[in-house]
Amino acid sequence: MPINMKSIAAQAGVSVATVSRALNRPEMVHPATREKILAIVEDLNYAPNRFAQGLSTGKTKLIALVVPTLNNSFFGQLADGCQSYLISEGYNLIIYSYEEYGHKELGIIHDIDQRMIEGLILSGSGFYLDTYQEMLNKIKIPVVLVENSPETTGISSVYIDDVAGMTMAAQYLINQGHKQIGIIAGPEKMLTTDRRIKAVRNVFKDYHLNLNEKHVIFGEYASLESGATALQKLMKNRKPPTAILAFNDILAIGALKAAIQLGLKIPKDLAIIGFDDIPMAAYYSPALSTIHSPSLDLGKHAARLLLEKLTEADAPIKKMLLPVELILRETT
Amino acid sequence: MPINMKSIAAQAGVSVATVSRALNRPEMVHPATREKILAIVEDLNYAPNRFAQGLSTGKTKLIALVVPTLNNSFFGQLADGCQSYLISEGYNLIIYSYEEYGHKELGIIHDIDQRMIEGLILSGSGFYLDTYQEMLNKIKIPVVLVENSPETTGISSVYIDDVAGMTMAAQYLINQGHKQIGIIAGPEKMLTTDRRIKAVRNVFKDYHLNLNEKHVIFGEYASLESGATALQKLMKNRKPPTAILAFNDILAIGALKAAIQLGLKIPKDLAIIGFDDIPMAAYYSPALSTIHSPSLDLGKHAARLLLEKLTEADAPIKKMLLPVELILRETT
DNA sequence: TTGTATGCGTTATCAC
DNA sequence: GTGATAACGCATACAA
Repeated sequence: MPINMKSIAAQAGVSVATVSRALNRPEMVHPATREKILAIVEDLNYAPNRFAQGLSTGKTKLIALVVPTLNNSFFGQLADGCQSYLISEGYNLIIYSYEEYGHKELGIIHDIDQRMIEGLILSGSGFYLDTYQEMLNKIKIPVVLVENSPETTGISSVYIDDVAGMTMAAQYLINQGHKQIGIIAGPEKMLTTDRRIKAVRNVFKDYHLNLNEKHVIFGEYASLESGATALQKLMKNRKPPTAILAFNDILAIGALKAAIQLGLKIPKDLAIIGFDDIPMAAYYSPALSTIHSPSLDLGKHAARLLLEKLTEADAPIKKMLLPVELILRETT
Repeated sequence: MPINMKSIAAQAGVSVATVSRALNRPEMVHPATREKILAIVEDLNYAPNRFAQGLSTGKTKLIALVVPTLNNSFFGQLADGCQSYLISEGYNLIIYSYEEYGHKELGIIHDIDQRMIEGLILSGSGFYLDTYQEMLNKIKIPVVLVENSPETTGISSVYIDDVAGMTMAAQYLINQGHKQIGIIAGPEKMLTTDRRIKAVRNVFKDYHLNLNEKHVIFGEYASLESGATALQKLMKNRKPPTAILAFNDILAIGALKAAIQLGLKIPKDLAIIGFDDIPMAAYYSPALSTIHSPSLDLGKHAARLLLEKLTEADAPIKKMLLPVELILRETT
């Protein structure tokens, strides 16, 4: 016998409607019958079928998180953060890692419709500048952006203050006397890459310094190897950099490894600063100086903002800027 | 106007049943009408509502993956592997990381019922020996175990040959002349921990060596710090180990860092072998010797086995043992 | 080949 | 307070 409302109702000697009310609007049903129903529910460990609920109410309590890959602690933590908040609120999370999805971001939108997903957390700045707005336009459900384009109007977003972070890092290196600073950035057309590189350029301008364009290499955020090859390329310059600003810790560690292999003394010959402060950063040897960004919190706040928009009709658009710290360890 | 079967049917001048058939059993509908319907479907970019489909057919095309945490590349890759296979087959994945779920494994089961999840991939050996079987008993849907208890009967499982891996690693160290070998294991009651430690004991027995019980420390798989503290504890022994066998790369890297901080020369003073071969292992400095386990494949195979059980009525129970390699880098 | 009718498990709108 | 009943969007057995 299936364990559904009908069977509960039968056992309690009431109608399904009453069972439904006992669960959703307890105050509308007589205490005595309510107790009786809830006892049976408890006893049979019954829980309403979410699909039927979804069909009936239009609310599925499903949230999607879009990340580039889970093979990076930063996004892993972000996902864990979203998860823990959403679960506590009775929601479930579907994670799309679009690198495994074959970069078919639009396929994800299709899925969202089919699954009646209620809200979307877009992370990873993996959406490129030119297709980005087009994609957002096709989405009809509430969206929260994480670490993405805060300039986008009409959309709540949570992001870390990477402009402040990059600024601090660049200023620090310059104040340490570095004149040739290599930049290992993410992919060229990505939003965060764009924003961070502008921050660096501004610092250079403030200090009346020139950013050597040959010192800017675009890599892949998820690839240690791309950090390593970037460093090798940088060191081949006629005037090789004496310090590296990497746009995330993966790139930084890749570069660090390559630098060590080249026999460079860290930080004497070459200083390196990363970004994110993944757990491994503190445990690398030498420990990586980096910008700490609170990825777990990032996830929790993103989830919270999204649920606010879902449940409060007139929830305002919010832009949350999470503070960042420059952590100086052994590579500076 | 909602875009559903009814509206498609109206536009095509047919009944909803015909639309449904055109989508699911194309051969049953007249080519002409089929073309007409599919054209409209294409045009409106229509896709059937999965909830309604689920309610009607009982098939939701939802699979759940249970991991301890995503804050570990091993599980991140595993998840990505599952994801990519499932997506290609039209399924979606819900990931439960139970450390964020407050270790309420049974709560997950509840969810599985509510969401009508069709199949379950259990990973991470996070389920402890004593509650494990009890949990499995409560699950009524097909389950595939990943890196878990292959002894469990009646359940397909994919696991890496960690017994072979640990054996190779232990033999290698002994053959190198190490007599005092420290073990940094996972939590004591976990299944993989148990299995791996037995493998090590067997090697010691084969070589007529004694495993000093003071040289066995139980740590946390997800914690770099626990690897570091384990090492510190080990080195305080009257006869400190000259080699370390760590049960995953996180623990190994934590230990490595602590060893370097103690001023030990690697591998002269202390050799270290990890397990998993996460991307960072090759990029650590010194590069970590470890057992390579194909985590992405692990995910794909797990997903494949699960779908086999879901779609083929008499799919046999399979136990897949993925081969493992000992990769000797700079810490041995 | 196509249409009608029923059911899937809920919620919500009515009456009672 | 409670019980029928329609509706949600789709699949399918049965009729035509």
